[in-house]
Amino acid sequence: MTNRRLIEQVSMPEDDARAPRLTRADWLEKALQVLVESGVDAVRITRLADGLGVTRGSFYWHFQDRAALLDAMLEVWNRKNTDAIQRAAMAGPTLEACILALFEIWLDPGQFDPRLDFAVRDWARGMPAIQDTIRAADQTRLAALVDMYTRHGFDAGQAEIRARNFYFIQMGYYALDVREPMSVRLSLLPIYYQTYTDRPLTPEAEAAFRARVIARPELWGDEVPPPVAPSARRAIGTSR
Amino acid sequence: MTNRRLIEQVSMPEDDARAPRLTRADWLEKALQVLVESGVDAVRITRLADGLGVTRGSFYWHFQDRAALLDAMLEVWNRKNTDAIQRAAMAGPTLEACILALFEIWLDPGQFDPRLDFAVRDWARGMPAIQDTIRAADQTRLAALVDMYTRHGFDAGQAEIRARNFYFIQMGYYALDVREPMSVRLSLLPIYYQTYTDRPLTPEAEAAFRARVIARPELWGDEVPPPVAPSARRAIGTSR
DNA sequence: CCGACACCGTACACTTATGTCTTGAACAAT
DNA sequence: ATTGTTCAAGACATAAGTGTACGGTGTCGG
Repeated sequence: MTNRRLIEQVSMPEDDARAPRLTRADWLEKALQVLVESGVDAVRITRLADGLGVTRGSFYWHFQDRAALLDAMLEVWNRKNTDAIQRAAMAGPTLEACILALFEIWLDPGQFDPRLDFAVRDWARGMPAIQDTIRAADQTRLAALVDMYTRHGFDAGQAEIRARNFYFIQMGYYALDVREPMSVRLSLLPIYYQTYTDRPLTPEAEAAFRARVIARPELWGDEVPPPVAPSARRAIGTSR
Repeated sequence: MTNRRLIEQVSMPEDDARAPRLTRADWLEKALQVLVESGVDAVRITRLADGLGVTRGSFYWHFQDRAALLDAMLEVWNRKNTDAIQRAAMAGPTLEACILALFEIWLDPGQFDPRLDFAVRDWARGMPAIQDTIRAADQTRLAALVDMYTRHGFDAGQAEIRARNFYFIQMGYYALDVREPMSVRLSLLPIYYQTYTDRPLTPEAEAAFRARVIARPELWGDEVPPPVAPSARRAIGTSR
């Protein structure tokens, strides 16, 4: 879990003693896992305790009550996904670099976790306070994308429309919980690049992106990453 | 609730005696309402009974158990939203007519209910059986859109891409739970039409669409629909 | 007018959850 | 050795939910 550091940060890292003894971060991590897999209503202290192999007595030492756990969970979400988009939208000097950086976080649950995002959105159903938090996050994300387009020469109206398209399509993709293999997603890349920018993706940039993704086998799940072509290997990093 | 007829259909309409006595459809309707507002886990027999002003004894006369209620709810969803998309995608002889018909159901929760759609998707979290049902529905919907594009002259590849864009953007829009007033949504219409078809929306068709929507005040919520311009009034129905 | 049916209330047994309090074990520091 | 800190177990009270069994009451057709 690459969330670990962030979770510990939110957990106010009281000395980390990796041991049979649990930390606040252990509970939080487990809670987020259950949130993503089964929704908020499955985040029950009893169930978490069973999953962690302890009794509920432990929980109430680390947290005031269930509400405190939920607050901490929301804070982890709030600092993870939105930050990732903001970072990617400013990832390089060219529009190409930014768009590809966004593509990359969207392939990488370690940076942008769609399941967490939608678990939180569902959680917000009927809870106006959380809805406001989410709306603010969406505004921040869209603003980062609009800014990206304007920085690279699009007028205000175009930037707004393109940012919305970009963000909505990606969220729609996640909403459907589409499960395409990485190879398919990579092959669709130039098409999406074209629709988002009205410009073709240069073969060099595409090859560099491919190489970067291929170099990270953890993104491929069960798939076997293809070998990197020598020409592409030379191109690695050219788009940063 | 315009769901009423469909709900009764699914409920096997044993004589409807609109009365203090409840029918199976009453329970189902209430359950769907709670589902949309608060998620599946809030669909508790006790709470429904309180909301309906009866005791749980009534429920167990109409339904075998909670699982039977949940099955019926899923069936209502399965027959409502997907059907609406299929109908709209074949709504007219021209691409313009079809696209506008889709726009119309997307403004009308009575035909396509996004809150129900997302409540069901949320419900499916961690339940593979329901996930399969949803995936099948998404395939059906996308196939209807692909078919629409191919019928009107797009080649297979283009139709596939455009259908995905169209559907993903709309689902992303719903996923964010954007709440824009109807007037804003209507003003964005030509832009979306352009992105979906690469053709401009003719002013006549736009005026006709506007007029159709203005003629249905129930779609406007708190807003006051603007008056219909005489020129537009003449154009009503020209795009069917 | 009288069953029969349709619908609902009530009571019971069971399960799963929350949160509090008290006790206890492991370990470090003194 | 003793003590304090940190974590976890166990027992308890309370709440909310499920499903079943059974009994009561309107409202029909015959």
